[in-house]
Amino acid sequence: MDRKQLIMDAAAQSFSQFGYKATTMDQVSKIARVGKGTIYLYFSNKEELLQEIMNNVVHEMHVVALKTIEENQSFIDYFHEAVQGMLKFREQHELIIKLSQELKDFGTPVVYEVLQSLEEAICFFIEEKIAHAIKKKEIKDCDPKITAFLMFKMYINLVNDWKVRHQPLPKDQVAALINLYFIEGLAP
Amino acid sequence: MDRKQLIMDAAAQSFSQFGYKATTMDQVSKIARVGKGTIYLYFSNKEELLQEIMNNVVHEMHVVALKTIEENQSFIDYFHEAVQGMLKFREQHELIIKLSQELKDFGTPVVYEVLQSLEEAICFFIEEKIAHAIKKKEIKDCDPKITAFLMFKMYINLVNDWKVRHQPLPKDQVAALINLYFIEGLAP
DNA sequence: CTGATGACCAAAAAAGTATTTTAGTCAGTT
DNA sequence: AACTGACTAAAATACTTTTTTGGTCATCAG
Repeated sequence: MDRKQLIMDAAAQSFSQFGYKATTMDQVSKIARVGKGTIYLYFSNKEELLQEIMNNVVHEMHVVALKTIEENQSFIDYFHEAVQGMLKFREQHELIIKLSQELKDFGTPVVYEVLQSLEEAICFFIEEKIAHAIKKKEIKDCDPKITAFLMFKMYINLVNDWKVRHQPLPKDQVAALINLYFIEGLAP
Repeated sequence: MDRKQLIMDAAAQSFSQFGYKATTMDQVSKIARVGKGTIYLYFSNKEELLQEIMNNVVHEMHVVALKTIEENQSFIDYFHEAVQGMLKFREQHELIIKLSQELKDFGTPVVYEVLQSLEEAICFFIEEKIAHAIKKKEIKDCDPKITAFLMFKMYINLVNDWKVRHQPLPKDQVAALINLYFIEGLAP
C-alpha cells in the first residue's frame, strides 16, 4: 500500500470537509491510520501536503481537458466543452469550494497561494490552446496570456460573481454567453 | 456655509486617509470644526454618512459619463471614452481605493455594502446605454444587464486583477483589449 | 427659542493574560 | 530501517481588563 498516497487521500478528505486551518496533522494521521511522524517522512510540512494535493488536482484537470480536446477538432467547440468540463470538475471538487470559502472568510495566506497557483495552471493550459488556435488561424491574432486570463475570469464572473446579486445562470447559458461575447463579439 | 456639506467633506477626507473603521466620529467633528452632536443633526449614523458620500461619488461619475456621451455619437466610441473617464475618476478617488483595501483586509460589512451598491449603480448606468445601443442597432441583441455586468467586470479584471501577477496594463491598452474581445470578437 | 455642543454612557473594540491546541521533532519501538 | 506517538516550543484560542467610540441629551450661546 502506497503510504504517501494514503496520507494524501486522508488529508484531501479532511481539507475538503473542514478546510485547511481547521485540519490538524493529528486528524490526518488518525484518518490515514498512520503515526503522525510518518506524515513527515513524505511531506516536509502541512503546506507542502496541501501543495502536493493541489498538484494532483491540476493534473486531473489536465487529463479531463485533454480528453475533451480529442473529441473536438475546432478551438471554439473545444473551448465550449472544455470549460463545461472544468465547471463540472470544480463543482465536484468540494476541496476547491472549501478552500475558496476559507480564503474569503479568513484570508489564510497558504490557501491564497495555493488557489492562485491553481488559477495560474488553468490559465497556462488555456494559453497553450489559444496559441495553438492562433497558429491554425481558428481565431484572430491576440495575446494568448491576456486572452486566457480574461476567458478564465469571465467564467468566474458568470458562475461565481453574478449569483451574488442575481439568479445563478444555468451552465449552458454560461457557455452560450462566453461564446457570444468572446468569439462572436457584439459588433452587428 | 452649508454645514452638511462641510461634514461630508471632512468625513470623505478622513475615510480616504484612514478608511471607514479607523475614522472616528470625533475625528470627523474635529476636521469639520463642528461639535460631534452636530453630525447627528444631518446623519442618523456613521453608515449613513458614508452612504451619502458614496451617493455623491455616484452622482459625480454620472456627470462625467454623461459629458462623454455628448461628445461621442456611436456606442463603441462612447464606450471607449466613458470607461477611460471612469478609470481616471477611479484613480483620482483615493476613497474608493482605500475602501477596497479595507474590504480586502478586514471585510467590513458596511464597506462591502457600499462598494457593492457603487458597482450596481455603475452597472445600471452601463445597462441603460447598452439597451439604447441595441435599440439603435449599434450592437447585437443581447441581455443588457448581463452585458453591463461583464463589461464592468472585465475592466476590473484588466485593471486590478491582472496586475496581481503581471505588469500593469497601460490605460489605452485596456481600452483596446475590451474593444477587441467585447466588440469585435475573436472569430477571424 | 433654536441650533449647536461636548460631557456622558453603554456597547464594542483592543490590549493583556491565561489556557489550550498544534505543527513539527526525535528517542525509542517494532 | 521504517514507523510511531510522547514531547515541546510556538501559535491559536478563550477569557479578563482596559480603552475607545458611536450615539444621546441636558445645557448653552446667540
